[in-house]
Amino acid sequence: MAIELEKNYNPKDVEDKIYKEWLDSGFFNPDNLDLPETAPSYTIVLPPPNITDKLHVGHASTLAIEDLLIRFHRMNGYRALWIPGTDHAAIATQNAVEKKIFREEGKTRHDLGREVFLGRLNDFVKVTQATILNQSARMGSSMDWSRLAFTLDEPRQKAVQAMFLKMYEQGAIYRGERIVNWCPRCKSTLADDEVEYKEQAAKFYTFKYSADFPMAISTTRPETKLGDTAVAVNPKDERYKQYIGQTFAVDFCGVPLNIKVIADRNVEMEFGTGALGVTPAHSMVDWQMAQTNDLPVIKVIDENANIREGFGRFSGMTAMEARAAVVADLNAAGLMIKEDEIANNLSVCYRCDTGIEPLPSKQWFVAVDKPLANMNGQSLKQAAIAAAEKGDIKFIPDRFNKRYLDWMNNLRDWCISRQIWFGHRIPVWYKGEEIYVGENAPEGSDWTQDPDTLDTWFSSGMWTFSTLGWPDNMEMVDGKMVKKGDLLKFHPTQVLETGYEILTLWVSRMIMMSLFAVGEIPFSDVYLHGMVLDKNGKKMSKSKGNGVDPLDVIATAGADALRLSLMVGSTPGNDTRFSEERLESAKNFVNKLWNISRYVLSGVEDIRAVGEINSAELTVADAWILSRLNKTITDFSERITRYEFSLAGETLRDFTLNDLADWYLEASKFDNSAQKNPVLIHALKTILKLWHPFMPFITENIWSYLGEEKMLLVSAWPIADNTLINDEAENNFALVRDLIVAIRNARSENKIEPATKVKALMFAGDKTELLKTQSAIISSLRTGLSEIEFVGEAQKIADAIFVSVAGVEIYLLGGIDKDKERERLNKEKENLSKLITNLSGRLANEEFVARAPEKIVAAEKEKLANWQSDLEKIEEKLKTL
RNA sequence: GGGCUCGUAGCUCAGUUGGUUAGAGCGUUACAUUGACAUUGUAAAGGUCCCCCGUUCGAGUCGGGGCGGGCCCACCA
Repeated sequence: MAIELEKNYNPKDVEDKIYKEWLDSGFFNPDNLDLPETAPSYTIVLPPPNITDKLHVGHASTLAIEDLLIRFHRMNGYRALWIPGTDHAAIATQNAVEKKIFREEGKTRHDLGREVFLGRLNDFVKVTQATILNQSARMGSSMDWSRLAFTLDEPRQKAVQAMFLKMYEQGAIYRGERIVNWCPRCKSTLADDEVEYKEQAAKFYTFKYSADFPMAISTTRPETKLGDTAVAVNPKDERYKQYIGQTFAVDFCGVPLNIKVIADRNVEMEFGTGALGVTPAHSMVDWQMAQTNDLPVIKVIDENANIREGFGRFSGMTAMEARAAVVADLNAAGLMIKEDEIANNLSVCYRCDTGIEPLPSKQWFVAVDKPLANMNGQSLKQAAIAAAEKGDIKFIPDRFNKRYLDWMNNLRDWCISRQIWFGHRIPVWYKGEEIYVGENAPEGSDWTQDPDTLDTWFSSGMWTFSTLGWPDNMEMVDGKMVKKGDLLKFHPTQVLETGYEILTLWVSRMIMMSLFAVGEIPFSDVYLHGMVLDKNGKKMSKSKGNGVDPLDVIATAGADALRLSLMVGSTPGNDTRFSEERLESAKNFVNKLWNISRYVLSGVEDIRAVGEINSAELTVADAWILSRLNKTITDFSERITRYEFSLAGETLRDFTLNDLADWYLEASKFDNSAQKNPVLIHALKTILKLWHPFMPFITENIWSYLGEEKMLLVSAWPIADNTLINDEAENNFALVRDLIVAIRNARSENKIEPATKVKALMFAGDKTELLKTQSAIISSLRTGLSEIEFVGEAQKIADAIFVSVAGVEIYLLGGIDKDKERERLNKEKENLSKLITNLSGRLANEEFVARAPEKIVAAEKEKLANWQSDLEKIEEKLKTL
């Protein structure tokens, strides 16, 4: 019985079965790999997708790339570990669920209460999580499911609490004040990305605080000016220079203020009056100025957007009422200079459209500039910058190195408290002014826990080591904390592969937190992929409904085709569009690989009976394909190592299609025992291995017919045999191939017909198909090139066609159209003359000859000689026509 | 406003340190093909490498300026 593959490849039938076999093998877990103790580790932690929603093809791209790296390294003998997981994505998830509950039941989270609401969240999480894990598996991801993690599961909660405590003890975490975006209607803080901007018409008032204050200021919010403590001017501004540093006591609408004039180079002289009233408590920028200039902070507005106590008759008014009252007072006192209508960008709540009130409030921070004892006196920022500058961490593509450093250099303390319920509860307890940091409340009553939770990036920043058993896998040995267990084996990880859009949000935090907690970098390479856009070049998003579910694609094209289409034609750091055309092309290729295998195996009775390659008996075609194969192995492997996945895929596709399938396989058809050809079997096995990281399912499936003991998943990566690199064979083969093409074209245009000795060999029999002709020529290579007389007596015959292939002239007989042939030759002559003129010019240039590398000059000279000889031949031929 | 990035064939994109006549996939056209192939094969047509200036013997590639997309950040007091 010959090996018989089904006529059509049907991914649906195969993929689930194969995936189960992989799972059963246990090899996704590197502990089960049969490796020497010294085998190096290769670890990737999956950027945990948000459990807000199911995966789209962007995630599929992440999975495809990481699986490629993992499979490649596993086959190369590494202890390859890929840790899967999901992210609780605090704000995003809470919002999604809140919205859903409100839509379906008309209830807010406050209606439900903290416990009930969190319960509902967990229900939601379980559902999406299951979907995500299923999607990941269907992509063929060879992740170690036994190490599955969730940023909010128990081990991670433990790690987060330990981290918070450690940072607090080292002084890397502190409590301070900061301006937050407060929605007076929702009674809630908003993250920056929850603030929306709405353009609206506004009044821009220009006035003086009091008659004796030396300058006027402008604002759209006069009521907040009750809390001004300074006026900022540009240090270069000649009008105000003299006042810088002075403090003025003024009476502003009956409220006494002390206004200091400060210099700030961000103040634009041309805008308004060039003087800016500084209200530290109610503006982000003003708060910053207050910090740098050590200004007092006066809170004017409370959490209900009303004016606080202590502001005379304004107290108790709403902000809007107070604005009108202040304006009226200013007008009455003659202090108002003008009112302009301007278009203003108002910050509003994304949920209810209410105007945001920036308010100061108590928050927890990570201090990024503070020298830390456990980091040899370096700050988090310094250590994280040094890691990139020293080259311990490399970015791919490297332009992101600059973006990372820019971000880090401008980094300010990181506010980690969030006023939401879903997430890691801040492990801090209060009793009056007392503060206790720890997992559980201390002894005694009246301790209440901080109601806030931690920024989601705090837990995901710990991802490389929290997934590897930190803090339990740290132990004290000889007075030093050292790693053990998984943490010792797999940390630092090798590569972090993620989208460039979270370079700053996530990657920078991982680096800082790993340096702090483990004392080492979290990864050495950061590979940043672009976004997968829809076919119109738009970002995929749930609201636009243009997201593509990988499962839908897999259902029609298979996971292999999806993976291939995502990896070929996209480069690191650049966005790619997901298109049907590319998918179609990938799908065709998968099918092609199937058919190649089907053909190769079709005549094989017993694969083990096919002998070894005998290098003494190689035909020119054999030598050619082996040479090409070995070059491809090296080229392909190197490109993967350099993260050039697209180029790697193209290289191998070119080999598979253009060399193996279109020529070597065609040539082999001439020989009935071709399928038993050990070279062919060897080539097939090798490309299956090479393709495996790109297309794991189909390759593993075909592999299963080959009678191998090991699964392809864990078989050894091919090593190029450089003794088989044979440029002469390649040249000879190229010559014949070009000749065949030329003959075929000539024949299809009815320019030649079987006549001469040469053609008798080429067209064995007058009605023989061209394909067979091709095979005949190639097969003749088995006995050596010399037996084909490429230059025949045809040369002397008037209406022969002249073909020049790789420097060998060939004349073919035929009833040709002389006019057309003359036209063709003239055109060629013209092109050639132009090229010769250009090149002669260049070679005549003394500077070129003197300065260009010798190799280039020599090559150019040779080229010129070839062209000139070609030209002569054409002219000769033209004479005979 | 600041930073980064992209602009190459009809479309989607490659192009490694400057060095043959700038490439691929899809699409188009021609021819061939029913024994591995939901086809496939062979070829052809199609490009002022966004524009200008510069550096260089030589620029798609390096520098400056401009135009037009995209992303991130900061925001209009």
